Amino acid sequence: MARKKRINPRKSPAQERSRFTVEQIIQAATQVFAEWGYAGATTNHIAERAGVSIGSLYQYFPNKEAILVTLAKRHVEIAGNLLMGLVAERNLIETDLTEVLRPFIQATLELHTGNPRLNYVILSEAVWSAEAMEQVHALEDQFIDQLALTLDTHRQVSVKNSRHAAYIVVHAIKNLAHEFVIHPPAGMSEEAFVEEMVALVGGYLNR
Amino acid sequence: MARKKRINPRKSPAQERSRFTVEQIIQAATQVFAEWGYAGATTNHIAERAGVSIGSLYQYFPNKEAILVTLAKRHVEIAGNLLMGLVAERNLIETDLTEVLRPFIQATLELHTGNPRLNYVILSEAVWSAEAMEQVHALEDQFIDQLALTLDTHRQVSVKNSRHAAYIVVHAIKNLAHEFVIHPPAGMSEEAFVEEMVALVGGYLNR
Amino acid sequence: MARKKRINPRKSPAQERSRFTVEQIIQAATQVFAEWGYAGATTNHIAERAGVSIGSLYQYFPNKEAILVTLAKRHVEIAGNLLMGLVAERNLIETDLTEVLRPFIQATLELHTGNPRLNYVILSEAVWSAEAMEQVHALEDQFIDQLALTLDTHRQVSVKNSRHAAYIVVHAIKNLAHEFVIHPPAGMSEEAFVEEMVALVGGYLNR
Amino acid sequence: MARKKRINPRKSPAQERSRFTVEQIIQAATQVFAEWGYAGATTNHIAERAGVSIGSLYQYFPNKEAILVTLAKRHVEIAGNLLMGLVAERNLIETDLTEVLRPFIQATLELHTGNPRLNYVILSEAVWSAEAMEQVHALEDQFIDQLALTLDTHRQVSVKNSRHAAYIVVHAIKNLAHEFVIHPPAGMSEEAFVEEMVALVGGYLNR
DNA sequence: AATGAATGAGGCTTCATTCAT
DNA sequence: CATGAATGAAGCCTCATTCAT
Repeated sequence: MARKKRINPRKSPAQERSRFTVEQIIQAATQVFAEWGYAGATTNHIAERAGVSIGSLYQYFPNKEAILVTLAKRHVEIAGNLLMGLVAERNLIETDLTEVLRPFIQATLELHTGNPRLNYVILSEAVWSAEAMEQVHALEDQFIDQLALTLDTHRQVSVKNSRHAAYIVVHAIKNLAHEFVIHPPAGMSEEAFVEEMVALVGGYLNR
Repeated sequence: MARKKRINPRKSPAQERSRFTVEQIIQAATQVFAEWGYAGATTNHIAERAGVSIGSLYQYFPNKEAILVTLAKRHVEIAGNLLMGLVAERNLIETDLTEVLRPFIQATLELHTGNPRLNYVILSEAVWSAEAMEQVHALEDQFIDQLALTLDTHRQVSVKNSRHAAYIVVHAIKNLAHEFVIHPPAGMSEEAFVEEMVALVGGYLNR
Repeated sequence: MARKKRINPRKSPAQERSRFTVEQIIQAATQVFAEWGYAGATTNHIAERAGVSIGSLYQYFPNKEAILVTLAKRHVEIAGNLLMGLVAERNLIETDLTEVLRPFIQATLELHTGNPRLNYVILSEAVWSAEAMEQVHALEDQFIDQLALTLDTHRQVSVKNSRHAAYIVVHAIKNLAHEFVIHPPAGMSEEAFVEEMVALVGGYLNR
Repeated sequence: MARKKRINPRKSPAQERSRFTVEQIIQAATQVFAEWGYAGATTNHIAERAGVSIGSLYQYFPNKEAILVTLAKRHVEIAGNLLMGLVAERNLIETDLTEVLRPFIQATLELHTGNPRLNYVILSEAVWSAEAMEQVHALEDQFIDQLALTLDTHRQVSVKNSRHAAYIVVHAIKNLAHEFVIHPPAGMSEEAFVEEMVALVGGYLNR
């Protein structure tokens, strides 16, 4: 009776066929959530778009939220890998801080530009359950920790508390990129926005 | 399907009694939305909490969204007035930039701390209709414009495009305060957060 | 999340109109449960038969089980009143024991004959929740207590423990009547059955 | 709609392996029905508990009901054999009636005590199809017939119609034992219950 | 014989909204 | 203006059963 809401996938697909099914569902969900928002999306719609019966959907996901959580975790992971890759692929000690920041900010912006509505849904619209949030935040925290380490090593960076700084940097970039994509301000180009962001974050790190 | 959704209050309360009713509804909605979120809140629940019949609620608000829009506009207005007041009440030319920023950021943070869940709902959870968004953004834009004017006059501020800068500043502060309140990071006090924000925005404006 | 299952009516009808609605639902449920059994009955079917929208049904009953519980309590009450009335309406001291038992057994049999399927559903098919069962059993226990008192006063009755005897008598009559109606044995008339029952219970009480 | 429901096992297991499979399913079903009730039990759950695929389950049982019917018949058979054995194993003519009844009643009670929930499910909760009922009742009738013969021979028994008496005796004992186990009355021990039953049935048979 | 992925009808229930009183 | 009973579309989800492998 007091059944706690599960948000993790119900069972992992064992056979080839079912792995395909799950992938179809995820792809369909990506589109449907982006088009209709979380509340507007229906599980039946997702199943239909996936070309799969509603029963199959519920074979792998215990409820609607679990689908979004899977999407969210996947996106956070992809984004994290992409961004950490960006940082890792150049010699930070040698590179000018601005030169590290610009591609970083651009990439973040592009991540949101790619499917802004989906990011919107993931970031804000969904009513995250406590557990789901924890899972996504754990990934985010991991990323912040890694960035903090990186900041410590850069000669141009002078901050008292690198973890605090990483927190500020990550969320400033994420949230402003999000804001920019969702409510594009009149009269500011993408390039201009990136430059302002570089100035904002660059000035903060290199005091 | 295409029936355009009204989001403005249905009629303005003319008599004393009805003004009271509307106020009751708004107060109740503030609580209920904050407690249950937008989707979780029901109009019946709001009416009940307001001590008003559901019929009366619909006498003044055409639908659920309109109630939230009313709340949102009110909150944006209150916030705007408060923050503009803060800026206006001191002689900016004379005051050190940091001394202007700190109370500004603190106030923003407090606005979110006061009723974080409601702000969360207003800012993100609600599925804003295009028109509703426009209305709220118009108020936000107004505020940004005023801030841009202020920035132009401060001697310590040196930005190429003051409207761009105002946009960045407003949204950086708003979104980071929001983030901080909603997902408080472990190991960063409110004071520390404010100082980081002052550094972030101060460094940006005073290049 | 851990919402406990309610089985009591959701709200009592205040106005005349709604009292009628509730009555319609109960009447319809009586028929539908009797015709289709508990599992086979659907709330939509009940609402339709009641000439009422499904929403109205759920305004007064939180779920399907609650409807049956209401029926069950009503039936137990009616049966209890009828049977206690039977006992009360004659001077037990004067009457021969058999003369008290026969109408009592006949009435019980008729109660089950009247709507055997509904009794079946109420008595056995429904998956009684613990709380629902308690409520119905409380009424049954009340009846047993009263019967025990009556047994104590009858001169022809000689039992060691009148409450035990009342338990045996009530359930023997109830269950055998139930059995007889649900699975009528070949070659035994209703009259014959009643006489056998009189012999069974009479012999037990008057040892 | 009118597709007649099969309730007999789909095919008899010929090979050793399949006989084992069927046995596993039956054991699992016994547990699952007892734990969850008929409606609450799912075929998938039974298959899983049996360590067998759902497909295999449907290889041997055409539907959920058929599983329960198989259980029911098995239990009626076991019970019948046990009880008839009890009657047969002593010389009835010589034995005092009470001495026959007591172990008989005790055994019936124990049969129900053993797995009360399963008996509950079998006896009442399941929505018996007409055919299924017939099958179970045929076994019950057989038993009643045998008991009637026995009653005819006992010197202490004096009943007009021994088949009627057997019907009453069997169902009185069965239903009261069932009742006692399912809704144990406060303040009556198992021993006390047996004695009351002995008095009830003994008084009836030995008028 | 066994597997288990897939199916989909249909049940229960919610809740924004209307409208007769 | 207020009331609150009534509405019903529509969503989520279950689970018995099938069938390709």
